[in-house]
Amino acid sequence: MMYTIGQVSEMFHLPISTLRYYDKEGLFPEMERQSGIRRFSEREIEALRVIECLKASGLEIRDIRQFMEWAAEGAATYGKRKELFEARKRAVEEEMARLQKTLDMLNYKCWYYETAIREGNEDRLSQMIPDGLPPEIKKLYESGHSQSPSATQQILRNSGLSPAF
Amino acid sequence: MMYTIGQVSEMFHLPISTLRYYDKEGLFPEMERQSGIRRFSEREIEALRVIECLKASGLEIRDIRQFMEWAAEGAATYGKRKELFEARKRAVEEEMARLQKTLDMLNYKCWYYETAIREGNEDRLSQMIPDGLPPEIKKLYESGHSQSPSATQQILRNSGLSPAF
DNA sequence: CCTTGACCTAAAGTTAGGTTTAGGTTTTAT
DNA sequence: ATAAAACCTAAACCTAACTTTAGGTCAAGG
Repeated sequence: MMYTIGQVSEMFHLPISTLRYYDKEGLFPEMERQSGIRRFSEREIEALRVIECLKASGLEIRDIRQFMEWAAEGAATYGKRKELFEARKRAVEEEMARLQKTLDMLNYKCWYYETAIREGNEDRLSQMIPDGLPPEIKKLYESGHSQSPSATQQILRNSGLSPAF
Repeated sequence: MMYTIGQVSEMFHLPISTLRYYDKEGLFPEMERQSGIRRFSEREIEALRVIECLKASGLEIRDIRQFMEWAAEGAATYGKRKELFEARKRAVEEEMARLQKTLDMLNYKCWYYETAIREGNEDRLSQMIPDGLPPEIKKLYESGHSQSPSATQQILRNSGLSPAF
């Protein structure tokens, strides 16, 4: 079964211009043409699924091209291809851990504003931070605030009236 | 406690140019200066933590500026600020779900290449897809392949020799 | 005093990942 | 046979988020 660029565009909800761009970047190294017109086979359809997966994993277009070139070389590159997928797995796992910390921070902030709205101001809140926070909330606060600076932790912990948005 | 731009740069492992860029974009609307030199207070340090959180959640700089302007307006904007954090929470949860599907696909591909390497070719694999796959692997395959096209599912399921990378 | 290191601005440059435009060819339906 | 719809290319354009550059100011130590 073969598809035109317009059919593939509808199948994947991708603009035709994007498919042409991917082709120009070498993401379909084996695609056929018929009097100049692209013919997407099942190989290219599965390639597109892999492209979306690798893109979602944070891989850049030029590295996806490299993968597609390996795939075109056949069985000799199984090892390289497997290592690539394993590296992307690690990258995605790291990204998910980062997002979990972000989510902890966001949950903390939601609690913070619920409280601020209930009380009409942040006065009591700013005195609770961080050791007077309810245990559940304190966990979120610490997870969310552990992302970047370590040097400042000590300074800010005991500074009393830290502004907190 | 006040910090210079160089100190903040080290604390957050951010280039000085980035801090100046954030300031130019209005992310520190209340920052003070002393004869032209920026003075970061604890307010700006906490602002930076929030900036990193909102950025990690996928928010653009201009919307972060909006948030910082709301914060500068005081208690009247608690509601807006809470709604922003709730919206970002939803966005991050969706992103994590998307990454989980990506991870399923990557795990499937890792299994695929382990098998291809063990067997020396993809012949048996391409006949297993999708109904002859081991149940655990089939789950990953279906999760990973449910991301984009729905129209193609039926077509590809029964096409026999689909190439699979 | 004077030099050195840290700070400042405005403006131009960079990068990734597309999208748009202009002009032309091919296929499909009447 | 012809007109509309769908395809093609090359090249210019776009956006976000920075980074670099060029030229200047400020503060501390010798």
